[in-house]
Amino acid sequence: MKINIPYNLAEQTLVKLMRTGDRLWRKSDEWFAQWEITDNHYNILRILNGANVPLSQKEIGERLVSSRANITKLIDLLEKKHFVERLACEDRRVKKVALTKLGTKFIAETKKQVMDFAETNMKNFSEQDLKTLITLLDKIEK
Amino acid sequence: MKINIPYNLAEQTLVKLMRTGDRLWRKSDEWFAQWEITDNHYNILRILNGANVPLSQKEIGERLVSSRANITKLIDLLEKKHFVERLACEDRRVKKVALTKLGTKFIAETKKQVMDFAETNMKNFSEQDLKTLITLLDKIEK
DNA sequence: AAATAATTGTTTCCTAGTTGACAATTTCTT
DNA sequence: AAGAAATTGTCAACTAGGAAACAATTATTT
Repeated sequence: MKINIPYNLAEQTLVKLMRTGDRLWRKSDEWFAQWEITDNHYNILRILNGANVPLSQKEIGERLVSSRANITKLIDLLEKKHFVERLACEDRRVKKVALTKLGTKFIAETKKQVMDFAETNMKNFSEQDLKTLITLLDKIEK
Repeated sequence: MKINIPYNLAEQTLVKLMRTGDRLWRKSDEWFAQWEITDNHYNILRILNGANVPLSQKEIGERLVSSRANITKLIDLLEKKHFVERLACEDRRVKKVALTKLGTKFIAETKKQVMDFAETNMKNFSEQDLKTLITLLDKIEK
């Protein structure tokens, strides 16, 4: 019979964290499919709504941690759904992306559902638990 | 000036968790590329090593949370690298996957590096922090 | 001012993963 | 025992995302 030295606690934690994140991404994407968008599309709308001002695709990419190439694709879809529009800029390399009326309305109408979705997933957490989790996540090496 | 009602704490935590997980997957995959495998390939080897006995692709899939189709592909590569072999079974629908000598050697030789990688990522964590994080992750709704 | 660098978004090609149909086999029904 | 249903792995077609080359533009150097 073979004996395996177990991986250290740091490794076990890391694996668990990655798996949990993966599971949440799947669940989240599945859920956003009801509006025929992915979690990432929604996050762009959220970012634009939070900023309250049009942002360039570069700026969006920085906040989303996604490649420039992929931002182009994500915005293509959002534009096709008339949730955002690309604005010509003074710097003609740049295209600022703005929420349309429809996009703003969409965010306003779905916000509660999004929060409920989160509440459901985190329903076993006290407020202190949530704060602790955030603090711990911040400790992970960038 | 528009006012945006902020998302609730649960939502903020969920987003942070997903982003952190995503970042770690990327970092991990990048790191495993030194052996021309992905994190998921390594996880299969780890699972087989931990089980100490050949597992069917179905069983591996359950522990990895990956589709059957993808397990086939992952194992194709591991077999090409001679890290595992597919064994014929009594139930002839099933193929059990076994670590080869080379695969076992690979795990043994890289285990320390894998743990070091984890230690580095979690270097700001006390042992208590790690345990707390695991406890919190377990609270998330499956 | 002209030439060179850097920046921004897009396009093309590639990879990892999913879903759904399929073949082979085994299990369940009757 | 025969037929229907379920299981296991594979294949084909598709999707989301990344990397690198590219075009257009702007900034920097000389």
